[in-house]
Amino acid sequence: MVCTANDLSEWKDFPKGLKVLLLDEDINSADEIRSKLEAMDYAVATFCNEEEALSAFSGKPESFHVAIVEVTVGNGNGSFKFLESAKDLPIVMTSNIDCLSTMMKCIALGAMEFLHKPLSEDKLRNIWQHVVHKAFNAGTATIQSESVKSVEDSVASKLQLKVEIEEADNGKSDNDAENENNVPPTDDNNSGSDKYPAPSTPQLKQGGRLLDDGDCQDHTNCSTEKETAEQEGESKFVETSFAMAEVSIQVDTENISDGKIKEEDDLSSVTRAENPTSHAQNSIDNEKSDGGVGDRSQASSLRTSGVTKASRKKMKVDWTADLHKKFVQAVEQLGVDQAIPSKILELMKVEGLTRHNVASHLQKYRMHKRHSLPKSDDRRWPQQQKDQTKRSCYPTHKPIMAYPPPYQQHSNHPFPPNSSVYPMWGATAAAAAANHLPGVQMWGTPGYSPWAASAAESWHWKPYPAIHAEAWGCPVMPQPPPQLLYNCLPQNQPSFYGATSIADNHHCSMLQNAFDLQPAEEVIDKVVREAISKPWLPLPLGLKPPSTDSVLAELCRQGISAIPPHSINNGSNYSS
DNA sequence: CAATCAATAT
DNA sequence: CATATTGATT
Repeated sequence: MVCTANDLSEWKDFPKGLKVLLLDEDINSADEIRSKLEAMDYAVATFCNEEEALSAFSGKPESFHVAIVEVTVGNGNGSFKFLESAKDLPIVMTSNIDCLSTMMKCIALGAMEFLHKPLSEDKLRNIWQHVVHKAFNAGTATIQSESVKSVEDSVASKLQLKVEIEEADNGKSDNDAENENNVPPTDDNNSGSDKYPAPSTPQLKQGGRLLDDGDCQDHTNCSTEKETAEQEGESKFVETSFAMAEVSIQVDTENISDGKIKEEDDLSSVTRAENPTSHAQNSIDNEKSDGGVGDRSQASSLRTSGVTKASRKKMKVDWTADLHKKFVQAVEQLGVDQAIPSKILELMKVEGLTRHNVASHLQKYRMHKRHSLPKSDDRRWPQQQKDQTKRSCYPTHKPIMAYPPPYQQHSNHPFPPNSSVYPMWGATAAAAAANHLPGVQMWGTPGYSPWAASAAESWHWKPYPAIHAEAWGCPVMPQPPPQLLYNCLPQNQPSFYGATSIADNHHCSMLQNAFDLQPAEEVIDKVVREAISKPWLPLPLGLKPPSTDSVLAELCRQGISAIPPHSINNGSNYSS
């Protein structure tokens, strides 16, 4: 109990000042080690015999955060005595001898790791990790709530960089063994991996879904390829910097624990099975209750987990519903035509996500979009909307959370605050977020259907299992006239495609001549975009209620181009 | 350097 | 086949 999670959280420049108890009978060795430790700002208390060390520790346990104890053939028992006596202290064993059984014994007795002499700076630098682990494993038992989690996050984030650094070069020296894999199973990461919280349960959030690969994928500050970051670097651990959720340490040969590990490359499952701390997946953080803007988004779920592969591959970004939601929000906020990867990335505020990831996703997003609205236009994503009324009035300054305060209070939202509507390509979620308003439904104003496009673009997203189909439907849809509505947009259309086909093949088939609609649609579209990008403004033009026009426009987007004049009015729904 | 588009990999 | 990453272009 030398150090608690909270202590760590308040430890400014964490590793610095770490109090190290050094027990080494070899004066020279002790000296050498001590000077190295001190060079990295650790506070070292050196002892040459275990008795002293023990009494010092028992006398003032709080004076030490971690111990480095030498074990030699001769003093073996003595060292073990210390090891056994100072259970509370994370202990690193070190020795000249290279005896597997001795190593194992140490580990078995609770040593955090076993390092061979000589102890390089790199090896020594790592010892703080044990303190962290110990701290978390001890204290979290009861709490485990977010408080701890956040602490963990913050600490981990601070450390991340360093870890990366050391990881980068730890391949060189002999065996670093598993630096920290032997963490007791106590760590209960609420099985975050598969657990996704119901949208309504804010606090659970995603637990931690860690992306499989475990390393940081965003190498903005990793030293992987360039050792530039070499410097202690704790100076830079701003939010943006603590990229991934997961500190990885690990040498290629990590069989020590039990042969089973051998994950060839990234079988997350393996990892999970074997290692207690595992969290096979790494997720880019997801903020659950993000009311939209101004959140303290971050809180990535991270956890220093042991296992990771040395392979520096880039992790695969898993565009979860949440992520996508953020993405869409960002896009919408920026305004479709101004949504570029870098900006989106910023808005999303998701650490670990790279611009490329976003770009890629954007590409897909656009693709889908145009796929779904082949007809009416391509001006949706104009490269450079040359003239066309660009909504240039405002923006330049980052739209980010630019929601002027009082911009509406449609107090009456049909939907409960948490009506979880899951992300889809449409603006839906975005709108909700953009609105800050609780529900998903924005603009209660009947008739305004900003999301004309939304339905059309809904794209099936792999929803979390917990999400039911309805969620994918068109809850977001404005309330179009009943008749038409259910002609073409059944309450539960699971996906856009589905809807389309239905529409195409049946009911709506009768619709024809959409020509005259084109213009209307365009206008609508434009307005919608404006509204989206500047939610705080009064709704642009009085988009008339979802008059047939808008509905038709919507239909058009969905590929239903033909709409017989009559059918519009008459309620005769079904087939022919 | 960043955005897009095209190709390739999973 | 869909989605994500890598690579090539501009």
